Amino acid sequence: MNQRGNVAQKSVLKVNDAVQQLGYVRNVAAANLSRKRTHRLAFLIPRRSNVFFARMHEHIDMAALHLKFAQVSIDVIKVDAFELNALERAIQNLTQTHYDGIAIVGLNSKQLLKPLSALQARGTHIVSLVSDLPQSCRSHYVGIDNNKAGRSAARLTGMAHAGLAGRVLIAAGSLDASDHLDRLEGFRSVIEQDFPNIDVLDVIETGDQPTLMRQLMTDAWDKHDQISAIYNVGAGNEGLIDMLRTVERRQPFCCIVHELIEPTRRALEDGTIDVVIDQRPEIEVDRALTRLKALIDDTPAPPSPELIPAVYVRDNLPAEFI
Amino acid sequence: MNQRGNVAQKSVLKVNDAVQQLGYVRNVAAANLSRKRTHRLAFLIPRRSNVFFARMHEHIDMAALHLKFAQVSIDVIKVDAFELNALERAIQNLTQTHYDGIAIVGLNSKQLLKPLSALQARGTHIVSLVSDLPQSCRSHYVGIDNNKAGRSAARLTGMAHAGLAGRVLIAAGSLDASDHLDRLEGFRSVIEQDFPNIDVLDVIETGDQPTLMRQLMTDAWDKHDQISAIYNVGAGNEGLIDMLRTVERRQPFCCIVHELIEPTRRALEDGTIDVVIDQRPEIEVDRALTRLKALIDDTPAPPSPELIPAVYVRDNLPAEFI
DNA sequence: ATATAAATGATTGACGCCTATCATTTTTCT
DNA sequence: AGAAAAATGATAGGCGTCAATCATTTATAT
Repeated sequence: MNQRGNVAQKSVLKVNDAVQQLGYVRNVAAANLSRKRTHRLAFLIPRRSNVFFARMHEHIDMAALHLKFAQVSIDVIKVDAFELNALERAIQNLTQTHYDGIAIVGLNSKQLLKPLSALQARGTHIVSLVSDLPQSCRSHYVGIDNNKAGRSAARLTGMAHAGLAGRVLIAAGSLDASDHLDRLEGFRSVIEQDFPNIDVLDVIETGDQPTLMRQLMTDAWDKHDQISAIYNVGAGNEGLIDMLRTVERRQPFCCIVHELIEPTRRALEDGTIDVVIDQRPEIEVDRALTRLKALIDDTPAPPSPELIPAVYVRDNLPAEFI
Repeated sequence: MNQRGNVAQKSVLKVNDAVQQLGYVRNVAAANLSRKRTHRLAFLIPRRSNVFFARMHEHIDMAALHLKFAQVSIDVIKVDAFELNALERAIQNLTQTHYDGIAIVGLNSKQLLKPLSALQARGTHIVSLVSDLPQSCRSHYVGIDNNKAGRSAARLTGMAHAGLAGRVLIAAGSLDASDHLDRLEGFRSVIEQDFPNIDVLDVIETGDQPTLMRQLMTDAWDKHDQISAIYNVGAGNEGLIDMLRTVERRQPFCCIVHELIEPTRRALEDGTIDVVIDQRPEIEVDRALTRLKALIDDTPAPPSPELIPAVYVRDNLPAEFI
């Protein structure tokens, strides 16, 4: 059963038959105890890119506190945000320590193929988190479907027009980021198909910078009268929120952004924005953890219903932990 | 450490100190192995009330398949839907077999106090699922906040009016069910407070019966012209959907219902309804399982970020498993 | 045919922890 | 004071599994 090798074909069959007959199920806990297996895990996440990952880090620590009873140890390694080279180096460094599994907030670049394969060769299991890696390099992707997220944003925007015409301002951090692009595409396709009397203006690239966001958004708002909706697929919402607080909005109007953090929460509460689509990083972390455990234990993949981002309005915000 | 009793106070202190000093963490797996502890669990869920619980049952089975490697066995026990007496009897029956933990789709009635306490006295851990039990009888409630669900439905309904006036038809299964009532209250309070030009009509009680639903809804639709929104807090959506497919809708219009099942999914896809708020029973089941395991293992409560129901529009439906 | 290597099968301690048992000390009662 | 009881402490298996070792059979080379 443990592929020790040097076992006659007929013996293998006999064993498998017996397993079937008896309905034998291996006690994974005992197995791990015996082989002194622990679960050394690491999370590779962007450093201080935006508060979103702080939230994630926090939840990882809480989960670690709970999982230490199951011989799981978790390191969190911060990488310079969205720097391909930094990420590559970080992955190379991972080879030093022996990890049984790692979760990586990835980038989809061939440059990572080599270091990742090296890791896998050492027996490290890899899952990608939030943003995917090249498919061949990871066992599983834990994250939302960003196209769907964009599509739902469009649907809600459309609904908020109640059949009236409108004009949507769209902001993105960078058009190189695949998640931003996916959301954008999703959004556009739904508006085009189902809401022909809503105009989608050219995308404003903000680099996820609040100040730049504020500047560009103010300009755009002044330039186009009658903006009826805003959708920001990226970060930097502080700038957008600041701008919105200074202007007067007329119906129909609908502002949708991503990720629930302090400022977006406040803006939702006071009505400055209408909807926050949130990935629920806590849930994603939990998923990554169970997935990695199953991979390491060589247990069948746990059932994992699709991750659906939360749609927050001001009325269903989660309780705040102080 | 295991409260064996008959241990001198100072010895206890010495042990605790040592634990602190060494940072000792008990290996729960080894402990369970040694004491031959397995996790015998049971789920008590309503029989064929609506398809929703079939979905839940299905996921329980999948989870069981995965958890058998961790010495977890799960029984699913069906109870006549929402029959207090049947539930009481089922709980009493539970005393026969020895269960380490059970998850119960409950009813909040004092009648259950006695059988539940009896179970707890036997060392069975209890969590309530979807619908709460009397608080004193369970360690934890796994389910959504129905008031918030109702509030968000109202917010979305309001948004869909884009400032225009409207008139909302509301349906409920029964006004005795606390989840239905909670949703209703949440819905009403948001509309009253933030959408004064939307009228909320009297609640239509359908007993969650599709045929009755269709009948009453057709009547109401004919009686009140200019219905601009429908919100069904309960089940029986097939009837509502049938009705909607026969009538002509004018903008603004928005129909929101609960729970993603075959018919609601189809109706969402073809635009008959606009939003489905879904509890995600799969996630609830997972939560109940981890919670029960932690209780049985006497491990600190796992971090459990609030359950947020999914807001489905036609664009973010999960992939279908065939 | 014999020596040697490869293939295969069976056996023996751990792994970290707990329960049951046994050993020792302290207290209580007569 | 002596005996019995209670309190406390220490010890030995064993939970289900696996890796390392040892024992045996079969194939290969000389």
